[in-house]
Amino acid sequence: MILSGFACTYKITGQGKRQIVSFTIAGDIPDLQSLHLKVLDNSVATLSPCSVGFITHEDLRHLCTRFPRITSAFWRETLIDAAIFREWVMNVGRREGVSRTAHLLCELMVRLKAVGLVEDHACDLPITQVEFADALGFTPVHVNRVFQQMRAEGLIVTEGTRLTIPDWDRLKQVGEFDPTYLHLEIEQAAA
Amino acid sequence: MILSGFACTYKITGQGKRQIVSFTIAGDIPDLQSLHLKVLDNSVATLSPCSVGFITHEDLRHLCTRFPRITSAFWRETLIDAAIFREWVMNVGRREGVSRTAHLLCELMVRLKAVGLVEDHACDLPITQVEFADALGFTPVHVNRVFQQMRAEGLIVTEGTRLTIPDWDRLKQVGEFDPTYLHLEIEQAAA
DNA sequence: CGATGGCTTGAAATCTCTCAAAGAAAGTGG
DNA sequence: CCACTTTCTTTGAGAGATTTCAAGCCATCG
Repeated sequence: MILSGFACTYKITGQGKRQIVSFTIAGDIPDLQSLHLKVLDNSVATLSPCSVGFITHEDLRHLCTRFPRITSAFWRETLIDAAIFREWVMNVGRREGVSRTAHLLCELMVRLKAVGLVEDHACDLPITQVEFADALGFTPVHVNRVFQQMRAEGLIVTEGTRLTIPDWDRLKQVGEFDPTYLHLEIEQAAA
Repeated sequence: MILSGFACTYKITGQGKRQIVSFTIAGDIPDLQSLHLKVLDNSVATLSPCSVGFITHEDLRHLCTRFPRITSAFWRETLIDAAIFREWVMNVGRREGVSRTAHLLCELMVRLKAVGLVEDHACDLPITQVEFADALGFTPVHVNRVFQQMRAEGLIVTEGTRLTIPDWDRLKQVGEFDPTYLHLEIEQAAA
């Protein structure tokens, strides 16, 4: 479990290209699936210094058998991960440049907000353009150009790793972002 | 649960573009996630005449509480779905034309083989080029051209809805296909 | 037999990539 | 605190992949 910091899970194609398939932030358990899937089909990497906690499968199984509602809670977590993957398939498959990027930024903002890491429409996002490229299915060069365009259009403001969203509604609209798929208990009105 | 026939789950972007996020075949439960996720975040459609079975959430919950191993089995199913989504993100994000298409065809062949729907490296695939396009993140026109190229290269043979793979190893290689992510119990050597 | 859905074609427009290099920024060691 | 290295960002121009638009073909079906 990630206690603080940013990590990601990724896969590598036969040609050595990397695809980040999820970003994991505080509170996430990036490898919960290993409880029931014996063979690893993706890798985990940190994107910033992280503090992490480890829970043995044994302990998890114990918890689950003694408290069935815990099972449901964990299961639900993995189902939400799957819902996010589905959304990523759509994002990568059907949106281009600015829209695709805006969508990802919206998702990150909402998830970060849910764990208290957003203040004044801004957050610390220690993700490089190369990493965004690997998550969005672009080249780093293209991400750079997309970011420039988004800055020019006033969609984002960046200072180092700090990201500020001047107009949340507009970013949401550009990214066609609907947070339903995140299945948050408390509805996130705005970041 | 799909008993026979082909279905898919999909999402629609704000601009009305469709992205198929999974194909479901005999034995699949396309909406198992609804057991723990109250809000629907994708749609299901049939691609061919299907016979389907319905299981109420109540019955499922009953089964799960009485037989914890059933819980694990269902949970595992949803985790495999998630693993497939991850692979799709990579496929759509990092592979192009022929390779992306080959990968999808490999996945379908292996999954169909697992339920006995492949004979002599061939299967019935009632999926139109428009639907392939929506699954691969291409336009129908491009899928058509990719198919033509694959036919010309002897990677696939099509007669109506029947798909034959003349050289499985080559298709696998072109699609960089490694079935690990499908987490099949019995390893599928070849389709 | 006309209608419909699916497949195929061509040419031009777009988006995104590649390659190659230079400019910032950040971390390291003295 | 400065030089030095490394990592990250930015630029330009040409190439490549994919889309768009628009039309024609083919099979199937009522």
